[in-house]
Amino acid sequence: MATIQDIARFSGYSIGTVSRVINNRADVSDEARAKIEEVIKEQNYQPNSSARKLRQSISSEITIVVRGNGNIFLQSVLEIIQRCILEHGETANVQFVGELEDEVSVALQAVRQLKPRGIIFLGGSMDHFREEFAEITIPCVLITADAEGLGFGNLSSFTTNDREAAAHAVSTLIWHGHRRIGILGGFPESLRGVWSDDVPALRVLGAIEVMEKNGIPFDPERDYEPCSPLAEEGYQAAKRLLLKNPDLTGIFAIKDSIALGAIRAFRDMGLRVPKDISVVGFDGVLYSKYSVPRLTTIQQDVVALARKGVEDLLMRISYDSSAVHEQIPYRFVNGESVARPRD
Amino acid sequence: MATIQDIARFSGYSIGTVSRVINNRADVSDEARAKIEEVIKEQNYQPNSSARKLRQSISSEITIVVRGNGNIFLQSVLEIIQRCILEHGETANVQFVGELEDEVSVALQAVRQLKPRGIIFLGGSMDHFREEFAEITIPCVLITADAEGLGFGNLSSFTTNDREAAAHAVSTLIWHGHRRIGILGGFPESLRGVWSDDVPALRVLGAIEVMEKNGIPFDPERDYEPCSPLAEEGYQAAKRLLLKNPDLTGIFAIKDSIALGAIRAFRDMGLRVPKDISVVGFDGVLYSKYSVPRLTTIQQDVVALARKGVEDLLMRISYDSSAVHEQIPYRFVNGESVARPRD
DNA sequence: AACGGCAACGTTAACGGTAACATTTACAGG
DNA sequence: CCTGTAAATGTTACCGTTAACGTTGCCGTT
Repeated sequence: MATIQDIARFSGYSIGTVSRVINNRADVSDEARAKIEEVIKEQNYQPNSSARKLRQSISSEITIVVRGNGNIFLQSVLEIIQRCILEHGETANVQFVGELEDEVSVALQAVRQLKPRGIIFLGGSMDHFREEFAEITIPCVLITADAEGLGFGNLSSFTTNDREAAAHAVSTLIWHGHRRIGILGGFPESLRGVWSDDVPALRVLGAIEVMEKNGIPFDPERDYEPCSPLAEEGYQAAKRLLLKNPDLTGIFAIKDSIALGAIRAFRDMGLRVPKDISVVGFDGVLYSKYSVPRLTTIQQDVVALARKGVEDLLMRISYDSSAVHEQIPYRFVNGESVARPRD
Repeated sequence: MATIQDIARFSGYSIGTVSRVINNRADVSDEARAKIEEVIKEQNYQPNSSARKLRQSISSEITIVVRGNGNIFLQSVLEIIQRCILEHGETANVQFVGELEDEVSVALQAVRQLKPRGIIFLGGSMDHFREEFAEITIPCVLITADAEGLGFGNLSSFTTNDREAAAHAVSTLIWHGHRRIGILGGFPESLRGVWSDDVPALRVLGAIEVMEKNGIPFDPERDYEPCSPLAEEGYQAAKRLLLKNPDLTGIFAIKDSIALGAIRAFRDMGLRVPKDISVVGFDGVLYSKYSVPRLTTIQQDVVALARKGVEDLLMRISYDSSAVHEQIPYRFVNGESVARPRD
């Protein structure tokens, strides 16, 4: 591999001039620039990024921190983000957050080791790790969770209005005539308090709110079953929920993966969806369009979430404008999994 | 951030000794080691990886090159690989291969810039890029494609026996009594020649072989429809295939994503699966267990593929043993998408 | 002719580590 | 008491880049 010194030798100029050419500085004669660029191409030279990082104590990369164990939805967003970053001529580096770690400490480690110019958080929430996050000073973006309430000047966020969209989803059930509605997903604590960036809790609360507004009784003991966002968990939780309360006619699952698992569970229990029981999901994952029955769900605009997130980050890296918090419109997808309640 | 010099100053030893402690060398007194380690902890010092890389012209990282636009299957393997690498105390860096790039040039760029100690290729094939690949001298592993025939000394491979498994899948259809069988997936060229690491072609050929062996006629014009590995493509291709040849009673889709799209298409055409038409998939993606009907498919052992791949790579990095090519047993999953043919 | 200014380029000291080499110290053996 | 040896530690030359600074040579002024 050629180094900057080789380029200098071969081109007959000094490494200083070569460096200037590489970094696109003005004070180089056209002649020198042409010659040096020729040699660079000829030698197929690529600057050593370690040396660059060491010297500038910054890299040209963007780090993406993903919390997504088996989360199809986030993986699809990740892919779009990657492509989008590439389109802008930047390079990204993905760090997955393990079961036992938290996203902020993963990010902190990345900051120290990789010196990225910006960080994109995908999924997860920062609220628990306020002090640690404060150590991160480079521009950050949180996608799929709202960071407005956290008050970090360097953290933008792009999100779907989870509370409103969840209400929308449940109101479809209500509109169809359902009055015994169950909720699947989130944590046992999700019914209690709520931080602004706790997405599962927001969806659960949005659902409960619209039920209350419509005078529909909701008993946390009988009408709610928390579960992690995996099809298998959704499958199990759906069975538990219906065992607790066989009267339910409509189900709101806070994630499509849970909804799809639930549909399977209901079928295995001998119930037809939507004839015997209706199901609404949330996310609009790729497969929800091909499931049997097609899933009625809230489709998040993953392309806009990803694209706006990336663009905001790159903007703020270049011009250090201030952080923004934007809600991206969602789309209600009318599938085949909701019908009038039985009886 | 503290540097090695700070540690040296604070501890009263020279940077040389500090470096020795960091790198766990023997020739340091216990006293010095204790003192230095104390200061390191106190200052919460982490060696600058760029400087390290620059000096040693090597990194401590493993690069993962993924070809997987919307490929759920590979994404699940990727996750396991990541976790596995982490378990071994190593760190990984993921590079996605874009639409227009090829995996080898992405890898080559990574080698130049990131200086990884090893590369894991996930999906994709090397055969087209033999000369370029030859430039890569560090240990590599190819997962989900067989590199045995390529003859690279530094490239191990772990794969399912795609040809045999595809034959197995199709033989299930035959066993149920199907004699008019269609194939979905792969490229138009897949019917012609085949390189050892061209997975779609291997599956198509394996399927055709078992049909021939059983005296079942196969007309490429009427019984085959190539398509890319996305549910939407599978959906469209399935419709085209059945339009060309409405007599088909059994379908082999070379990927589950295609199979699931196809099932949806058949339903939309008024056909019941499996009563009117049977479908077998390949991969065993997470969702195939929850689809309606549950998909009959070949389940690849993703955990073994990932784990063995990672372990082989780390082994070869440490002890430079020679490359191996191993086939991981698959499992036939009897779902609900295959039945006796109609009539 | 002397000078200032400027464009173009060369030089060199970092950046934070590592490893080869040099030095010091302690102790054993003659 | 001197010497040899080995262990423990210090010193320093790099690794490839960048950026601050220094050096040229040329031009236009006075």
